[in-house]
Amino acid sequence: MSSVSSLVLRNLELKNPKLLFLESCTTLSQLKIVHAHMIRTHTIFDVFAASRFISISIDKNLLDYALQVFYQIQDPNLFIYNSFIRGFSASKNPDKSFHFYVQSKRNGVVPNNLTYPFLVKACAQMGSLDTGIQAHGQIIRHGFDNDVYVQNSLINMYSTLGDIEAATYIFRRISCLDVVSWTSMIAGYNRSGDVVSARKLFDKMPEKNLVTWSVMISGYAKNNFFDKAIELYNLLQSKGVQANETVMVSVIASCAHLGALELGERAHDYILRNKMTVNLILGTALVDMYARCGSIEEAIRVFDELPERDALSWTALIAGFAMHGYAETALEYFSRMVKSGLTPREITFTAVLSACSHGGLVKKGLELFKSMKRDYRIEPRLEHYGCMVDLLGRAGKLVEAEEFVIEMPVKPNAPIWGALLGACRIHKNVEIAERVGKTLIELQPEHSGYYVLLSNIYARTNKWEDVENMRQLMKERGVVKPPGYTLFEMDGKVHKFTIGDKTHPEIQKIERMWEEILRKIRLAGYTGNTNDALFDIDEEEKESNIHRHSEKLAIAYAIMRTKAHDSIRIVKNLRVCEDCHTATKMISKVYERELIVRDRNRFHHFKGGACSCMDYW
DNA sequence: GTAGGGTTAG
Repeated sequence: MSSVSSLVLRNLELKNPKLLFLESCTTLSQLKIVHAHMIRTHTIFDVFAASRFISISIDKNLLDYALQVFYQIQDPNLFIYNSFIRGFSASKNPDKSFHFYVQSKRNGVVPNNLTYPFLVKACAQMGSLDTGIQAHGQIIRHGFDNDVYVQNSLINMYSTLGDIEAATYIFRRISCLDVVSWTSMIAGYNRSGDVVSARKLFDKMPEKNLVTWSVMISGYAKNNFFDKAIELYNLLQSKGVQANETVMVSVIASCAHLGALELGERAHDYILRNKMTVNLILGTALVDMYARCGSIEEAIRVFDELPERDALSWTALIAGFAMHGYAETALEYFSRMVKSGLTPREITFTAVLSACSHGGLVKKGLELFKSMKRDYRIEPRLEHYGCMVDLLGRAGKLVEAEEFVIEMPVKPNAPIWGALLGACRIHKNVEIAERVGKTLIELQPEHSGYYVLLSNIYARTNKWEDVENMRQLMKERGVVKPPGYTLFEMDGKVHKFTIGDKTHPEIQKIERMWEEILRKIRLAGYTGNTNDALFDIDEEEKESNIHRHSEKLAIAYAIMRTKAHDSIRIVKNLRVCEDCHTATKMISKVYERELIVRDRNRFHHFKGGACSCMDYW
């Protein structure tokens, strides 16, 4: 606001104390009372009074009311237009910011430097690069392209809309870079997935604030570098800087994905010790973290204590139940959520449908799938079709599952066919598997998982020649299987094991421990199952290799390091193989321990020689 | 006036 108009407004307030009154209004009804009183007492309600009303109601996110006032005045000034451009820039209708801008120019109002940051933000929010480029053109035409606020918002706009080169170009020609310029550029690189460039800038920048740290930590987390996110958070801690809620959300989310319960608990403790508010977002992150780290009881406790809940916080818990195979509980919470008056979202259905498929509740799943569209007008997306294929396939209805895929109204993608192929593996159906496997390998020839899956099906049905053919095909095409690893957390340190790992400092002790375990479980009737060993030809070599699977090394280490009968939690990046699954069941019986294994898809609770997945995974 | 946070099938 120019100093002249603010002076006018100040004078107006002195003549009209009701305007001062407005500032203390916090609700729509209070605003309305003052408004009505002004009309009744014939108090002047000119454009300055209106500005006051509009800017206050926009600050309180009462956009509709601001619009009502807007329509009652004659010649809106720049302040009013700017308020609307700002108000709509983060709303669901960011295009209205642009409409107000166009209208202001049509009415002969000249924009100022305060107009553009929000107009640019609106373009980013709209997701329209064309509009963004138009806005940039206007900025140049009006000579604001050297205003650092405007430049910073352009960096954000371009990087949000996928044009990282344009963002970099703006950044390079800013003459007085401030902390927001650096931070926006770092956020931009992170958005484009380039965490290396982001980190380079982060290390280079002269002075960082907490937002900068937050951007870099969440950048790592969003790009699946969860260990890097934790590492950077530890660096922040070592500098003695206090984190805030926003930082902790990324930290908690990273612990969730790493399955690092101890680290997560420690972070939770830090949140409570520093008296941070466990708001909706942080609370949901905590629920998700406990569920993903295998502590579903704690997830429920945090959930129960949340001051407010939305569809996402319920969904985090429901998805947790689904992951653990507690289908009935997931459904119970789903109906409780609906009863509490919340409308389920797309992702809520993904969670309940996956609960049904893990729990083998075919009828209920089909019912929910129908109800989605009928009762909630949610058009099923690929994820939902995927759950249905899994639901039918897992239950052994392979023919129906294949028909479902062929008849679905959306073009099936690779994961849909993958779900069908997974079902063929469980039910040893080579015929459908070959058809589906070939479709998949054509669809994604670079994806190793499908070669492995098909090959494992051949191995399960003793078609060794076909196994060898798959191996050749992968070799010819240069497809590499991503290395499997298993994580085990102890005393706040995450130990990572890979197949045939020789790098762990205690590897010799671990191998001796595994030999001992093997002796004991063999006595109890375990015989090596080598079906899933893709690259091995003769039985002997196969057996020695699967006995170095990362999961087994991690379990051996965990047994070494923990007290007798303590339960053991480990996290894998791939699916658990058949032999490891059998061996772990035996270990749970022989050592009388509960083993909680999180694999790529779900949790396995091993206890007394059985697994909660009922051997379907 | 500009920068940061939760959920997503197999």
